[in-house]
Amino acid sequence: MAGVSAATVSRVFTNGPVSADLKNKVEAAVKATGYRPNLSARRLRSQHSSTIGLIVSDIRNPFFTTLSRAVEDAAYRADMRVVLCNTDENPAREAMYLRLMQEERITGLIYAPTRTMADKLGAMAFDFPIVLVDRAGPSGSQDVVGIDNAEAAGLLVDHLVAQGHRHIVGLFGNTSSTAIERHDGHAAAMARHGLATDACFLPPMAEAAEAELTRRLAAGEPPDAVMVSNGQMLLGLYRGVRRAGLETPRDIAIAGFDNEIWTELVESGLTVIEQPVAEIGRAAMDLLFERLRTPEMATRKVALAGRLVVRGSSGARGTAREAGPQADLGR
Amino acid sequence: MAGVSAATVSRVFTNGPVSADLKNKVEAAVKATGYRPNLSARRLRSQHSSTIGLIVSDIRNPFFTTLSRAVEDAAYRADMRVVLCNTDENPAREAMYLRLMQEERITGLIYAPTRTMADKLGAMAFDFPIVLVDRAGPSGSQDVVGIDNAEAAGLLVDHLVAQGHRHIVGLFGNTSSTAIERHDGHAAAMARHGLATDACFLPPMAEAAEAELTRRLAAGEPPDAVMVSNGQMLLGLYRGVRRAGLETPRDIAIAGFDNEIWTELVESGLTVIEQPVAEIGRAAMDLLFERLRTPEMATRKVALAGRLVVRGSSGARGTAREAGPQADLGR
DNA sequence: CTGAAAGCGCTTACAG
DNA sequence: CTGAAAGCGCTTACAG
Repeated sequence: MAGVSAATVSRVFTNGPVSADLKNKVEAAVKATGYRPNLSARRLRSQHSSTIGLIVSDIRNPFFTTLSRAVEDAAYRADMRVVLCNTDENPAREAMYLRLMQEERITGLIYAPTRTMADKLGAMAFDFPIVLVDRAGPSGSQDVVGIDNAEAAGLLVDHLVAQGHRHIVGLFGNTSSTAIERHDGHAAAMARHGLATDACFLPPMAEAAEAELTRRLAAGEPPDAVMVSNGQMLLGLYRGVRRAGLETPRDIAIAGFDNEIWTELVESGLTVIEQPVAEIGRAAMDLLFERLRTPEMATRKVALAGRLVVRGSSGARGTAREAGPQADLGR
Repeated sequence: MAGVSAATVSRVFTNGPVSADLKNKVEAAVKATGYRPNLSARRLRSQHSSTIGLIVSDIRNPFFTTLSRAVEDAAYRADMRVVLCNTDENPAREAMYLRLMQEERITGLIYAPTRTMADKLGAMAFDFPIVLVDRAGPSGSQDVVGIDNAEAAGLLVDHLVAQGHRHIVGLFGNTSSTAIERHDGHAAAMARHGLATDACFLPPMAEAAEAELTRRLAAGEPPDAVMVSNGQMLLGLYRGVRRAGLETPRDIAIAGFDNEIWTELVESGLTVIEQPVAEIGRAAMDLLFERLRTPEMATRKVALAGRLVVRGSSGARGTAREAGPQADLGR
């Protein structure tokens, strides 16, 4: 319709060398017809998909929500699409989505694997690079971006001990390497303080954490403090405390990971480790692009710092709620 | 490698008619080579993309987070992918993503447009059906799924009036048709009660709502109650109330839309309209599939019911916090 | 049931 | 700068 060859139209759309004259003709025809190039055809022919895969356990978890937004923004800036998958911590779904990624011929993958899959990843062959986020595989086997989990858990323990707590129970998720690292950090810090460790692994869900707290309260004396390894479990823990009619930190101190919005709004606030989630997403994309440029580069582990946010819930036992530090509403 | 034609391999992958013998050979070869079909090629040749587009303003808004999860689950069940886009309420980004959707040759689109784009949609031609969610275009021009916004806003007003409030300020977003409908419902209900209307439109963000409340408090007497049109604004409103050192409902009553997790955890809870978000997502997918089956079907508007969740924040003025209904932690 | 052949809509050497 | 031709990896009538 523009009276030019398909090759010329293609050059107009890919900013190839075209005379101004023909370019105008093509653009006029494009406007008139509403023509849009077919991305499937382009991908097939050009052999690059300009697509980033993102596999997380559940987009409704605020950590992954924020992460996905950061990944999408970075992809948008690089003129790439992202295909997002939720696995619900189900290894079978993960395997399925990994296959899908191969069928999509994605450029690269950002992935928060379960422990089960993380262990198998090394034995699989993929045609694209993978950067793990939040959760690592066997040491050194994959690029990873996250925080220093053991250190962060230690910060929490140190803080609770400084507030006078001695019996500090740790509840940790049972599906991710991250929860193990946090457990180990908890155990190491307790040992450093000469305190006995009391911890267990649970499904990383609110219900499980609430049930475990309830069980322990029914069994006897409440511990001085309880800390948990993610935002979902912190929610369950908080609900359990309230349902038991206890008050923090008067009757029990609590703390956990993930500075979710509600943690600062509730009573005098909940003490948490804040992760630089958006930065983790950006760093993962950066690392992915670097890996694409330099495939032979040695495997990297990027650990950003977690930040301890002290609020009322972790104060000394016997302290009234009002005596805790005020929730910080000013950020 | 299996000693068969490409056509036969294709038939194995698409469950076409193949003898058990050849099927086994192909499957053995697939296992040995790790072969995966190329989706771009398949889409190009078969002329269907099996892809659903989803365009929302910001995935970090819990409404859209939950919506996207419901859409993805439904897509997964239908063996389709979804491509997700965030527009930040920016019409230029919306236009860009609509172009992308055409280039992807998506099967259908689920879309929460700004008012600006919703008005233009009728004049544009797309090769795929569109179902709007949460926000409608000009009446009858597009399929829509959402709640009855005017009715829901009326529920909130009726409830506040029943609690003895008279001067009920309404703060509404200024980018969506939804906020307009909620405004109109507010105005109509106030009129029904013989009360003067006091409302304004703001950017649908926490900061804007907080600033507006602060401005009004500085200007004179606080109103009896303030209601807002979404979760972000409710957050800003709540922060503003706390920052002003006020207590709900003693000094001021507040209420709003979206039953976000923190609204039930805060003090004695915030009164809200709960939207059946996951159901909205499923209904939108159902409507999309129906439209694909019956393109000539008359345009539909599906309105699900919003549910009034009464909590402490909307009680009578002068009531102490503790006198409000207890927050419901039991769901 | 099976294979040879055509063709989806692009991009990319290649020649001019 | 421009076009004719080949080909990316599939699927799908068509014949057998």
